[in-house]
Amino acid sequence: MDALLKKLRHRFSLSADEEGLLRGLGGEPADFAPRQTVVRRDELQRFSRLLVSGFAIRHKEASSGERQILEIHVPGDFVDLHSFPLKRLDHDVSALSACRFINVPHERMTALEGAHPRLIHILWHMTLVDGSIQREGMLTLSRRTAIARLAHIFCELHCRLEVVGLAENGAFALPFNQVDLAEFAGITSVHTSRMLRELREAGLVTFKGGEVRIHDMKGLAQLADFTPAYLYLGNQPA
Amino acid sequence: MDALLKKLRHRFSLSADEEGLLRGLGGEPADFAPRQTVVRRDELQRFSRLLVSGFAIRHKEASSGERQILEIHVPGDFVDLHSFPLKRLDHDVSALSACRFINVPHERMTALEGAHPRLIHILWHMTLVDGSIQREGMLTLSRRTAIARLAHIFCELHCRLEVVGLAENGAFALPFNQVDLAEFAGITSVHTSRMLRELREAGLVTFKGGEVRIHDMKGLAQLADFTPAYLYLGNQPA
DNA sequence: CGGACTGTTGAGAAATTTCAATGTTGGTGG
DNA sequence: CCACCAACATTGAAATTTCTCAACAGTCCG
Repeated sequence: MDALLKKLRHRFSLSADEEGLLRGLGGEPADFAPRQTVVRRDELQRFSRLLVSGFAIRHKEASSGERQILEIHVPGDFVDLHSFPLKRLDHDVSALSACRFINVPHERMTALEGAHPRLIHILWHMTLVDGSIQREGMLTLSRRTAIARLAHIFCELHCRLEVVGLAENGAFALPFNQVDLAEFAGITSVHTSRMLRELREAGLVTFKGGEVRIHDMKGLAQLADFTPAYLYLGNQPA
Repeated sequence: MDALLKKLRHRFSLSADEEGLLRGLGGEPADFAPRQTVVRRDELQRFSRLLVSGFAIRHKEASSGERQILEIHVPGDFVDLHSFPLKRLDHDVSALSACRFINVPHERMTALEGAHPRLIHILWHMTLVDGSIQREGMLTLSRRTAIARLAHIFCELHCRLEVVGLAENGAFALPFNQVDLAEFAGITSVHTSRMLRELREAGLVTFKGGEVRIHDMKGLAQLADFTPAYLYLGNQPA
């Protein structure tokens, strides 16, 4: 919950009242084991889940059975806030590592709709930032080479984790194996292995044992064609 | 405006009051010539634009200068409804053909926030359907072959245009050239040309002179791996 | 110690791109 | 009415990136 507020403070100025209301949204905590499915597509949802620890993914698969990871969620992210208006999702959400979520009942958000429109506005905003991240993902998947895709993933995650205090000196935990990374980058795992080697040998990043260490941020960002504007982290006018 | 309501009626039941309020949102109309930029990324927005006639696109480019079309908008779509919460966009919006928009001032939506939360909920929902379409786009760009990408584009547009009464018997106008189509499918224009020929020779679709004719809907949908659930067109519980 | 999962490497195959040339169309001005 | 031009589409052949298949190595854990 603190991670959420940390992130939001990058975007909005929140009154003590508003922070209180946001904290008050949280209901039951729920724990999931690694690889467990958290939300199944097409199923009716009665609450949305705020990720408080661990990493979760949204993913979708083609009829061939190939899976595409659409977005990685880090603590402070609502993994399925969009299930509040949409009611059912078009994709699955899974825990990647052990995850703890806080469930926010949709009726509490409904109560907010009349009473605290600014908070609803902020929730809406959050869902749109996910959209923006996914649009950047489209660009990555279609217009960047395999090595740039991996570089871009590392840059983005570094940025997003830093905001919530989970990255230091360009290093952060990432509980992925190379198959996961491949499913996110839209390439095969063997090609991922080769490209990770190139990144390592170029002195840009190392990814080993679920940990990423960025050695040359500037070089990596350049290779990745990474510009963080799409993350909407600068403070905005309310 | 009627196109918008037509589309919304597929998703929600609207009272006469609510339809009236939605109609009342519309302000100035604005016309754009083919290829003109409608919204430039990073610029502050004071209103959102509802497309009433013509086709518009959202697009983004990589530093290499290669452009990716993220979504095609058809009449009845709000092309930048997300600029209401986000204030500035992460991508550009352009007219593809001659387009007419209705500008909806953000202050009118703000007024709705306290007074008519259900309408805000519906607007929020609309932005999330765009998100869903873009997620399907990610799957298309990463996991489908060039020919399936084109097939998928035709299937989706057919569906979306039918809802607003702009497709009949599997035929509809699409003011694209092969370069545009290639920039949407994430492939080169020469490969697009070759794959269009294959689609034609397989008796599935023809695309000629800005018009699409689907000859074998079932076969096309199968090749495309197209399932329209992600368009959220079925009527939903309020 | 054995087994399961994960990562690495090599070699050939496939899809798509690139480059370059040619064809087609529709409009415009002489 | 024709000649020409620009934009768009098509085709061929070679190059490139990524994939596939297959083998093998490393590591963790019971």
